[in-house]
Amino acid sequence: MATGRTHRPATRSRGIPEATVARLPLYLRALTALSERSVPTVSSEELAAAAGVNSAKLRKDFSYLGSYGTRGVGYDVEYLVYQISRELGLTQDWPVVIVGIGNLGAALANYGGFASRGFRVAALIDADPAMAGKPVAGIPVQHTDELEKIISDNGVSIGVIATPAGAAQQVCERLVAAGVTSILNFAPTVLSVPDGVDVRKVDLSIELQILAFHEQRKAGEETEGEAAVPPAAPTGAAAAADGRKGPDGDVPAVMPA
Amino acid sequence: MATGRTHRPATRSRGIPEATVARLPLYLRALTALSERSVPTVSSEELAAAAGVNSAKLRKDFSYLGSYGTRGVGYDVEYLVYQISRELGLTQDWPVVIVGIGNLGAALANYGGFASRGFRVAALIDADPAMAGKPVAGIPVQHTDELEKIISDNGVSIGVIATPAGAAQQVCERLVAAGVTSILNFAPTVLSVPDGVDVRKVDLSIELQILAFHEQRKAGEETEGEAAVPPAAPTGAAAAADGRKGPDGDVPAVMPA
DNA sequence: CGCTGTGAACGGCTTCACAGCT
DNA sequence: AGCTGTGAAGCCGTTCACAGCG
Repeated sequence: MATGRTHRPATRSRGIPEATVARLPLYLRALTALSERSVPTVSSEELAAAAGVNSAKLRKDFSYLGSYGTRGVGYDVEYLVYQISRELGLTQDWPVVIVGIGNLGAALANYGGFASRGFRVAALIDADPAMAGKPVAGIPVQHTDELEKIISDNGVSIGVIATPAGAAQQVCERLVAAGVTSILNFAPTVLSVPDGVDVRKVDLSIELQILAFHEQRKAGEETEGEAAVPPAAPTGAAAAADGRKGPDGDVPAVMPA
Repeated sequence: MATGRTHRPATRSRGIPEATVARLPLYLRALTALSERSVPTVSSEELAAAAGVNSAKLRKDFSYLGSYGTRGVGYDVEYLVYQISRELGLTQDWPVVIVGIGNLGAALANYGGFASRGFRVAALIDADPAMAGKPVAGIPVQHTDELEKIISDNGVSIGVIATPAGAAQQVCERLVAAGVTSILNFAPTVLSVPDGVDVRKVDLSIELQILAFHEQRKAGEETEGEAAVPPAAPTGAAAAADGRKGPDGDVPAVMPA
């Protein structure tokens, strides 16, 4: 079947839209900050500002969780923190393993944000025998051979892949076979997983490329002209005769300056 | 203005939908792999599989760029690599600075995926004087005091923030004031930026929380039919029935172990 | 009165299915 | 015949604007 994203279109979720789920952690963070300052209640307007969204969206998001606000007043901070935590499943402890302890894996192991939210790094795993036993972030690195045992002994259902691209799919398969059903993938590859397994990917270079796209447009906005550069001649058989379309004919050359 | 996300709903882009832009890097990667294997052409079906999307989506995405395929044949790999690279602005060199050289910043500096795609790490910046001069990934770390000079000397328009959350907003403001107009933020904070500045955020703990949400639902699914929650949001009347709204101890700890 | 909760309108993205070119 | 390119339909998420409750 397909690769990458494993949403769940079939299983009638429970009514909470994916887009809303993705914002709950944001609200939770803002609420936690308020909680630490002992603020008792917030209005949707204030909380929305703190979370960087607009208030209508926030109210609609919360409406999927239930009626947790008080009209004329706002939301009770502590109560909402609890409800969102519960909804996200953060009232329980999630053991995670990190596979691939290079620069990035080590950074992840050291990242404080995990531990603070119910995630516990149960093990660090690397294929390099020389790494075995070496402590990273206070946790000894274990060899890949132990992967299956570690997963099952610790009841791990969430795995983080921080290996090179070439190793990722194989690691993924071993994780899944051992019982992992959620994967956070930092390797720049598309992972194939069976149904029922969720994959989220974080790809640093993709993010930069998206920024570059917008950046380019900004730059072009003032100057713009940007001729259609002659492409590196298609080596393919079919395209031999140049007659390419590109910024001719039906293509809307450039934006309205 | 608002915070966080700085799309651009106003500026009549150039017709390429944001969702499409976000996938172009994915296609580019798949195409690059094909190119390295000297594959001359691909069909939308094959390429879509390699990129982990469906073929109709891919064809529609490409249609925004122009008519780059050949009916009955497919797409010329080399040609498409060039076109997408150009569209993304990767035919030029983008100097970036990384601010905050902790574990994560160092990992980013070492990350090969940047250099390979037209991004050049122009400088590493950290607030810790003890770091100054120390080479990370072969590049000497410079002190924050130099930030403005570095940005302007190198014509940097893209900045990466990998500082602790507390420092991020201030660093952001200095970057923007110095001329940076695109920011990739790894700090777990909502950044406020003026119009015209793009921010993308990568938040590790948010990704895990989203996975935890789905993971929790999976667990509840097998255990039983899960509490009979109304599929849609409860209306005012229904809310009264399950007596929520009590910040005091009577909160029902649903959650099948 | 103030602020939440939400139906309804809107806009963007995805999917379908087939016309049209090679 | 094969595969791209695209109108049209459907779906999902966002925004609006106001009813409803405290």
